Parts: sequence; C-alpha cells; structure tokens
Amino acid sequence: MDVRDTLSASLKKIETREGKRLNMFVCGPTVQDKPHMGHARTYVFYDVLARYLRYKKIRLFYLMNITDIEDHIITKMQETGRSWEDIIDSNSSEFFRVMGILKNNSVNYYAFATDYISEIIAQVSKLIKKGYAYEIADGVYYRARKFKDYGKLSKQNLDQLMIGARVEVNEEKEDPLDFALWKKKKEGEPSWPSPWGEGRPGWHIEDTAITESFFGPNYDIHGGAKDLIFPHHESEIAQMEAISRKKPLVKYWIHTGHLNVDDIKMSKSLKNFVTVEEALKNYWPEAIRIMMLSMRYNAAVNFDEKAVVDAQGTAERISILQHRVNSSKLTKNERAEEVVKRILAPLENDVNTPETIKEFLGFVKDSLAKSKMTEEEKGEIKYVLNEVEKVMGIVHNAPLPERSMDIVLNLRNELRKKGDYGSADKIRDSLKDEGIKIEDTAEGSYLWW
RNA sequence: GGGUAGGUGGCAGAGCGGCUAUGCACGGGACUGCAGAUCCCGACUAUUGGGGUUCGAAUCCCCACCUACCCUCCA
Repeated sequence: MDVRDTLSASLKKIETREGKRLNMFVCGPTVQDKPHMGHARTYVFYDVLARYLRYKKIRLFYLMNITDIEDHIITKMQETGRSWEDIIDSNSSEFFRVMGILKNNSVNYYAFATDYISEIIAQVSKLIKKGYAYEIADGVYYRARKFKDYGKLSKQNLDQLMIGARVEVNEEKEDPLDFALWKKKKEGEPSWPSPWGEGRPGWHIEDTAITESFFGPNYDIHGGAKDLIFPHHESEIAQMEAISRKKPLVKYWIHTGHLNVDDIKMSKSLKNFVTVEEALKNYWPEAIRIMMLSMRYNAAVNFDEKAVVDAQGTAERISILQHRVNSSKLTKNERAEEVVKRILAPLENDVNTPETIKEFLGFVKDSLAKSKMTEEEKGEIKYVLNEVEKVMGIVHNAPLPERSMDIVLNLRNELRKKGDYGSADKIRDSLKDEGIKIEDTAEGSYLWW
C-alpha cells in the first residue's frame, strides 16, 4: 500500500519483508487534561491504519508514548494545587478509558516517558560526548545547527525562521534554535537525578529514548499530527541520527490534519475544545469514527454539530442493517469476499478512508433496499459487516440479550394484531427510554440500538 | 518574513486527464394503526480568478487572490 511520507513529500509504498515486523510509533498525548476530540481524530486514524496493516497479515507493533512530564503539567500543578501523580494518573486513566470506548484498541504498548529516565540520560550523555549538546545554567541543550540536516523534515530554512517572535529567547543558549534535552529543576517541580543535577527531560528526547528502547535506532512508521512536524519530529531526527549515525530514523513519516472548530484548530491552549467524554454523551463512538474517517487524514476536519449528527445518522443506518442480519449464520463465500475487497481497496491508496466509507455505505444502502432476503444473503451481509468492522470499527454492536428481546417483540406484535395499539405503543416507548428502538416493516419488526 | 497543506454544488466532502461520487438539507411518492426507520423518484448539475498544455482539465503547468497549520506548548 502507498502512504504519504512527509520527509520525501511524496507517496511511498510500504515495503514489508516476509516475517519481519513493522514498527510504528505514534506520538501520544500529554496528560495534563482530559482528551479532547482532536486527540480522537488523530488516534482513530492511526487505529484504522494499524487495523488495516494487520488485516493484511502484516505483523505490526504499535507503540505509543504518554508524555507524563512537561511544562503544562507543571503549570496544571501550580494552578490546581494537585500533585503530579494525581494529575497524570487521572488523565491517563481517562485517556485509556475513552480510547477504549472509541474502539482505539490497536496499540500494543503505552510507554510513559518517566519510565525511561535512564535511557533519556544515556542519550543526552551520548549527545554531549559527540559534541551535539552542551550544558548551561538551566539545562542541557542540543546544537541544532551542528546537525546539518536540521530542517529537512519540515523543509525549513533555518535562517528564515521567526526566532523568538512570541517566546522569550534564553540568552545563554549558543543559538536560539537550540532545544532543551534536559531541564534543571525549579522549586516545586517533579525531578529525577542526573549527571547535570536534579531535573526532567526535554520533550523531544522522551520519544527517541522510548523508540530506541523498543525498536533500536531505526524503525518504520512514525505518526502524529501536523503540528508536531516542527520542531518536535525534526528534533527527534536530529537526536537519534546524531547518536546512531544510522539514517533514516524513520522510513515513513505520516502526519494527520487537525480537528478544527470554526476553521481554527481545536486545542487546549485556545480552550475551544470539546472533550471526548462530552461528545460520547450524545453520540455513538461509531458516529465519531465515521465523522473522522469521512475525510482524508491529512486534511483539516471541521468539528461541528451538523457533521456529528450526520455521522450519527449514518452509524444508525449501519446498525439497522446489522440487526436485520444478526440472527443469521455468517456466510463466507466468493461474492461476499469480493464485496469486502471492493470496500477496503481504497485503503491501499494512502489510507483513503472516505472512499472506503462511500463504498461501504453504498453496500449498506443496497442491502437495506432488498425487501426479501434469503438466509444466505443475510449471512453474506453479516460477513461483510464483520470484515469491515475489523478494519474500520464503525459497526455499532452493543450486546443485548437478543432472544429475550424477541419475546417482547412477539408479544407486542400480538397486541398489534388484536388492535391494542395503546399497549403496543407503551412497550415501544418504554424500550425507547432504554435506548432501544423498534422498527416495524412489512417483513416484520426489528429492534436496534 | 519563511515553510507546509489546501481552495469543488445550499452545507459537508470524494474524485486527481475523458465515465461529473457520497452524505445532509430540499421537493414528490411508497410502506405503516400511528411513529420511526427504510425504499423509490426528482431538483440543484458545482469545481477561487486569469492564462497555458491537450482532441479533451476539477484533475497537469504558470500567475494572482484567499484559508488553515508550523516557525511558542500542542494530536
């Protein structure tokens, strides 16, 4: 399959060697707050990428870091008076919880930055030894200009950057471009011992320390949102390639577009965010996934009420079909396999999820239009839904005691036959309160939820 | 100022040289005890502007304009 690689700014074919594992690292969140929909957007995408690679029988190791020490976490401590442990525990638990509900369950391992302090220290030491880093009063810094490729990922001309435009320049640094590898402790900050005194790691070094621990100096896919290209990912390249001298750090750099609100990026600092928790109160996780996956991953997505409501409707339509065929036996045959193949084929082309969704919805529409279906046809549809679900995670399927529900349904239909609509409606209304909807059709009555 | 992505119907958003998606919204109908959902039909028939390449361009090239993102922490 092809994927758009940021470094080469072109489509690259993902090469896999027989029996060799594919390693993917995606930048996880800083757990200073509850995850918002912007995070959901990014991680839903990488989840689908991971699911699809595995669907193709590629052995994939999907690693994600959790940034549990960083300036904003410290700010949060100061603002709220809460302890560091309390903040990261509650927010990371919430992150894992909502990722689970969103069906983002393809990550093999979550690595907390502070579990890799010794690896971080080792990398910083190597950089100092190689002349790429130096110590000053408040920390250890990387000599960005010494790494001649600095800027290659973001295509930046270092002399034309707006240095210090909005941030105070530390005059003690050799060059304003130099970035922190280790920050020395200030009063009240969490810290770890190091050769440079008590302190904490810089942001960029956390990731290279983690990826080197798991993957060594080189690996396959590195993902994250676009805002991380510079300076974060740029600096990762500078650190790891300077240490290992083994280029390239990463074969495929994939960057996702943002989730916007009124065309402006949803972000913690702008306070224009909607938490995933809030969104899940009103919408199915499948609806959120459909919304996110309805556009190309590299484009910006506008988050507005209408878009999610639309997606919710779509998710419900899929669910209706799902419940119509659910009691049938799964039928895997050539025709069904062809359909699945057609639906998933666009993913080969730079993970074109919108095309896949379009194909899938076409299939759903055609299937719903069939007035009389044989058991075999139902079984085929069930197979298609199953396979698509494996990759996309957009088929809503909350478990319910199906059989006991059938009893309720049959009783209600007897009441309807007798003309006791009052009682029949009462049943329908009560079930609706439970989130279960009844659909009466010429073919019979169905429940869905 | 530099860099990176884009600019498609009422809205959202695919397509990336010829076949003009899809969803929502809109109009009409079918089904139904009602409701919801579903289905059928219809209308709208678009590609920022200006040049160019081509038999043919939303799709390729050039220029202009506009937008977002990055150069501060950020998914």
